[in-house]
Amino acid sequence: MNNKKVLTIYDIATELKLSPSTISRALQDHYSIGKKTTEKVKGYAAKHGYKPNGVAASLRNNKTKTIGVIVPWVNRPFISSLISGIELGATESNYNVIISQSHDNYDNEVACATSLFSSRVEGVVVSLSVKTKDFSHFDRFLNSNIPIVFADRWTEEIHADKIMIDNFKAGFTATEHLIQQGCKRIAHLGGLLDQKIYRERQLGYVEALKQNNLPIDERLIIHNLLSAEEGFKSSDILLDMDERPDGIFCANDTVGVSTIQNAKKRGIKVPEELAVIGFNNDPISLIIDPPLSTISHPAKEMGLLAAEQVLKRKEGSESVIRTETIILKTELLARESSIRR
Amino acid sequence: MNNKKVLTIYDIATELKLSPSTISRALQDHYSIGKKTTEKVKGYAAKHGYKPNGVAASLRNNKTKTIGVIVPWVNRPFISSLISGIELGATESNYNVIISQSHDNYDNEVACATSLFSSRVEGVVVSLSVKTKDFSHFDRFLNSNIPIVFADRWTEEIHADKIMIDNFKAGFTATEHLIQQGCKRIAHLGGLLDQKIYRERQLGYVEALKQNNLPIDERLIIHNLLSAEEGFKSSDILLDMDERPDGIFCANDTVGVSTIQNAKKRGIKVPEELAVIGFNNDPISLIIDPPLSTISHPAKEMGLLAAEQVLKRKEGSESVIRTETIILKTELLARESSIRR
DNA sequence: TTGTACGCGTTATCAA
DNA sequence: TTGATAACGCGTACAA
Repeated sequence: MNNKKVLTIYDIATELKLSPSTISRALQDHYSIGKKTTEKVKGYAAKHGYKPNGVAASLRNNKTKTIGVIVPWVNRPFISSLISGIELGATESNYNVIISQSHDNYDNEVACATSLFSSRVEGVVVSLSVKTKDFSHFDRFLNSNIPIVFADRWTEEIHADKIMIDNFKAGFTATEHLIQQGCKRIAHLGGLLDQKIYRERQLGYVEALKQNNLPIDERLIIHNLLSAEEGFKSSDILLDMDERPDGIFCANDTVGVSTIQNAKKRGIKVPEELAVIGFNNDPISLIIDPPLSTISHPAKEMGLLAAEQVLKRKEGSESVIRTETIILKTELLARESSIRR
Repeated sequence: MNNKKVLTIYDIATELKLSPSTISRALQDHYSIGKKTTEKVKGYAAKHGYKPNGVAASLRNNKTKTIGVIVPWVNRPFISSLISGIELGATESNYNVIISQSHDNYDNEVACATSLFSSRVEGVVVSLSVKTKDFSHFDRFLNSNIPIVFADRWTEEIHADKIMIDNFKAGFTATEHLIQQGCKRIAHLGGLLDQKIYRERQLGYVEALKQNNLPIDERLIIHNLLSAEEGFKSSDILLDMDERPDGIFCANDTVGVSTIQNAKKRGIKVPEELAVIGFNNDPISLIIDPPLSTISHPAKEMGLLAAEQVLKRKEGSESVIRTETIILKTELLARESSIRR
């Protein structure tokens, strides 16, 4: 068993007959240390494989150079891209990223927050668990001046920066697009209304109908967890109706794809008999035949901005805390699944 | 600006007229502390929102309770599931996960290793960058008894645990399946041979041809980065041939899907005129029409096992270092894209 | 230009 | 059952 103790600046100091502080400074190119000494120290360090202990430095500096991330799941297209962006932004400033999953569960989310706080992350990026209604587990960050940035799934109840898209507008745009394509009876497969983003998408849908003098039929609005399975179940209900919809606005692409598959299985023609639009622009939206119209969702940019926002906040030490809300642009990606004319 | 200093055990000690060590022990339910005292301390801590400083504990204990992860990219289906599994396994043992991306770039990979070592992670899970040929940046971990576990993409040059699938066998199985479906002229769209896994898949392909007395035609073997774009380009070459293949074994599903799309665009019938099989069982494989045959790749299990393996290694302190190689089962998922009879 | 001494917050050892 | 003290490795004010 290898019990080689890791080399520290003390060891180097002893060996080089210098003081630890000189070593510490030399390694950081401190101006006060002579060039010769600096080189000698660095040379020795390199040769003997000195590796700084970040933990000790963190404790001393009260800076961990780490950003914490709390997301519902990591293995979803949108979120893995979000994380990729966060990692990118963090790395640019030499920050590390600790990720944790809430599995869309409140208790887990609290545990994640506790753990990240214990790790003394310097900031957190959060995408809320779907049913979180109490937010006091985030107070500890605010109380310690650790910036929180919400990405995508957010809440108004915490005074923190938010990066999001305009879900209302996107829902409106998607629905209006279906109307423009001649749909008269448009359904909505939405997410659980616990989450603001799904409420907003639905409100946009409703508003588009209203503005176009189309009736709002509660039976045409179904909420679920937006998984493929639930997409099938919910589209079953819609497609089984005597008077079935001629257009469906789905709150994500997973459900949009399921809907198309379900329609195809039943011999319902997409888009002629049923126009479908999804949300997110996941890879699958381009694989399904016909390609699924959708709303672009700039996940990676969102992650990048979130990381940058966290780091920017750290700088600030004003007496007034003002929060920023960054709204990223989305685009309607009209593809075959909804284009009728 | 909120300059509230964070509560420490010293503060509690002063307040409660006890010693810091008593506070520390009480908070950990140490047997030597009286029940009354313990409760008093915990009560005070809870009431005043004491939050332990994990950094200090890490320094003192020489244990960070953190696993580092180095992967080429996080936003790919296989890898995001791998990470999900790692996170799961880590959380079970109260470990955190720091992720870093190499972007399939050697220099980045070295930087990731340096950073993780500085963070004093207690173990690392690595999926190698595609072109890494020098592995000395991992030596620091071995020298400090920090376990390395390779997941999926590995090397023989480092004496460490590996979790993988049998790529040779999988390649063999996939190819044999095409042969059984009556294919006579089978191509291979493979990954860069720098990576062992792609070499193995190709070897399996070659062996299957050999065993079935089919000729090996070098022109039918193309290597690329396995992106959708490259999949199109490479399948263009194959489908443009005078004597074009009647079956293609693709080294991932991205390329498999591109191949199907390309064939459909050209009016080539899948699977009748061209049977296609991919690799990984990504979500897209079930979305494309016809559904893409593929090889299952248990990403999440792999991640879970990797985390568990890291934690298991930490325990061991034997004088002999033996490494384990864990091979996960894959399955042939024969779907429409390759079933001809 | 270099060295001394202390503190970051926690825990383990030893003593009381 | 509790307390005093040292130590983890580093960085920095202050002294030399």
